[in-house]
Amino acid sequence: MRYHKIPDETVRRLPLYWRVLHSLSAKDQVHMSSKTLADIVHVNPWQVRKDLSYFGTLGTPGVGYDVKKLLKEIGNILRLNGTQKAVLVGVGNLGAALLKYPGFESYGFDIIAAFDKHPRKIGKTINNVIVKDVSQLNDLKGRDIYIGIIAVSATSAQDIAGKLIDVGICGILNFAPVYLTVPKKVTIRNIDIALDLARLPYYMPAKLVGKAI
Amino acid sequence: MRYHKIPDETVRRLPLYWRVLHSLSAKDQVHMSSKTLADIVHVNPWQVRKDLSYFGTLGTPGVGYDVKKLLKEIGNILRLNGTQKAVLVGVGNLGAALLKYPGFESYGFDIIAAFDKHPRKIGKTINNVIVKDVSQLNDLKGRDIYIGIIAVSATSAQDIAGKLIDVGICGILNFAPVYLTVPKKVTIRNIDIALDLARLPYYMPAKLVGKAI
DNA sequence: GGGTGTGAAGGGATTCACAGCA
DNA sequence: TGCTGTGAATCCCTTCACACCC
Repeated sequence: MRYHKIPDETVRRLPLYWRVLHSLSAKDQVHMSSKTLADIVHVNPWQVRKDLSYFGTLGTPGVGYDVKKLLKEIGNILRLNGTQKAVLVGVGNLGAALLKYPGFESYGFDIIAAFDKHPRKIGKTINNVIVKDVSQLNDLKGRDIYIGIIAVSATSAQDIAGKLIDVGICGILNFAPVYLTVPKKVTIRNIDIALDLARLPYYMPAKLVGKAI
Repeated sequence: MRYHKIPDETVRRLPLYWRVLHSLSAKDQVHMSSKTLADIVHVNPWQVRKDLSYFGTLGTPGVGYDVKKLLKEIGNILRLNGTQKAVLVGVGNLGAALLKYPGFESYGFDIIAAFDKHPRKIGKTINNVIVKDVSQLNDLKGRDIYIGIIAVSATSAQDIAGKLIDVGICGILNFAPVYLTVPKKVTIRNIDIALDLARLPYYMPAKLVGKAI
């Protein structure tokens, strides 16, 4: 079962594994069992082994996995080895926070350009990135940037997505609460912060919730 | 099949439906078919019908669903009717953006308190909320606040989670990239922004990605 | 005709159990 | 003995097909 169809759920967990391996590697740990990894990310050991088995024989029975080797392997699968350039559109409250967010860098992402349509935002420098007018999005063409982050309003998001695709972007992280229609070759990943909050009360004890102020 | 076990995936979609119904209701639309709703949130009509059927007979054959009635019904299920008070801990870049985030309000959430440990943050007023020192978290006791949002660093998150649970919080939206260990009665929902970005390259055309700068 | 509700079929991911190797 | 790799079983969710109702 080598490199057949990889379950999406497996792909979802790989970045978790990658991050743990990255930190273990930094601590010069050489070997690690599926149980160790599983305990840290809170899944079952056989889940880890099954996930990794899709990509070939990566471990050694009786010993475990070679941390550095596995880190590199998962990095290759996810294409996280080497820096990825990204561009951000929408430097409002959320967008500005994303520009400063340290988590992206830990996976090798580098936001090298930012755009907004509001004159009072344009020209500002945030985290070493100068905010430009959205009309200058065209300048990105041919600069080997394939990842875009959308942090504009729901009403502008579709328009911005189109513009990003025009300049060659084929992977979009979308924070706007709206479904984006894009060509098949473009991958969208949506993060809708409020949606996750909205289903929290459902899982909480009934008596506590819903007491209006 | 009435009120048996509701699939988690169904619960995940309900807030989507709720938001659409909310906006249709504001436009005074009276009826709506499963297809209309399905097209907007981009799922199949039978998926919508199956989801709703878990909660009883909500529609009328030949007509569709009564928008206002369905809105109220889903609101009851998710417990979104009435305002929910919430508290935020960690007023860094991300936390400050969350304090100003308009999306929470549209689901009836109201962040009524914010805390940070850095003296230069304490005392600031953001979006009408005064930032207090984390040591004052105890003041929340008995104030009918059950939802907490954690936007602190990975190293502090577990500690903050414990403190929130001590003052009665039983639902936590966690933005820190770490697994939180909590009592069974407490519900955690994790949002790890970088994780979603990290699996974007996997789904993108291989040739484009990984060209180091 | 138009549209809902639902048992049954189908598909995908998790879990199990164990063979096999260091 | 310790730990991986993996077919088989199980579970959960999606999809289908159609009975039934306005």
